[in-house]
Amino acid sequence: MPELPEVETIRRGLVPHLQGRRIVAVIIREHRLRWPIAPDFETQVVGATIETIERRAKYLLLHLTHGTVIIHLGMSGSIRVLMAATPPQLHDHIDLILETNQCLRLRDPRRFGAMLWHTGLIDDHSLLHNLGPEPLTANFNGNHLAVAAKNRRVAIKLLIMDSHVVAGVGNIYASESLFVAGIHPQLSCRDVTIVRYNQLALAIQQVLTQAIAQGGTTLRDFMQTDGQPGYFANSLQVYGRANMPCLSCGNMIQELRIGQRMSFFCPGCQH
DNA sequence: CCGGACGCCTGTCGGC
DNA sequence: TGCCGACAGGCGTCCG
Repeated sequence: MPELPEVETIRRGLVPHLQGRRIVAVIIREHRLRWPIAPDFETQVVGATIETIERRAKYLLLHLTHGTVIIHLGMSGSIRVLMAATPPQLHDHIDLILETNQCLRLRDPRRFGAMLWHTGLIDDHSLLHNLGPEPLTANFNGNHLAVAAKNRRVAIKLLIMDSHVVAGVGNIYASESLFVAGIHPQLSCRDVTIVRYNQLALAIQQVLTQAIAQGGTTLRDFMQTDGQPGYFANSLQVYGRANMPCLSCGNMIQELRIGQRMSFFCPGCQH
């Protein structure tokens, strides 16, 4: 479900509830997520204090005193902060109960998400070790994309969705960024000029920044931690708008399957 | 190394 | 109304 802006929105919503709080208990109702919950997870986490809450790509990182809880929401995961006594509902798999009698509750119907325990440097974790740069930092730019495209010929949309190239760009924001940059999603990455890579990097940054400012995109069930939807859905230019007129030129938005994922683009604006 | 396909799961929606 | 297939915001793994 969530891409970078949604995870960042969740992170910001969690900070005031979690930062500096001690975890006093853990309830695991379902161990079978993308990877099984580690047998010693509860032992490691109970009694520890959440010092900082960070995001890397689409991973949420709860930094405890002596290790890190790595959370990934997969396609259908969601997190809420509730009173610990709130009765769990279907697919509410894990509670981290805080000293405040609140709990961080993970729900994930499809169980593509994960909650992992890691000690040591976070970049040493195998899931994070080979990630590309954060798109909203200075070391991400058009030149980085151009270098990553060397010796590759995949569709440009797949290149920017590759987390080893740039972290956190998923299906929605890939389509939206390519629209802003005026690039056809199926264009081979080897045929994108450096000028256009610069435009694309800026487009990715612009789209993600605006999406974060609007609290992410709610298509069906994404909720901010306060229960509010994200409002960027109102700003989508192409995603989910097949056979509707382009808001810029009036041509009909088209959809196309690229790498098993639906892609949306404007044939008038993107080449 | 690269690119493409697959599988992991449940819920929802559209068509018949 | 019910059934069935297609599809969904991700991503590691496997194969050629």
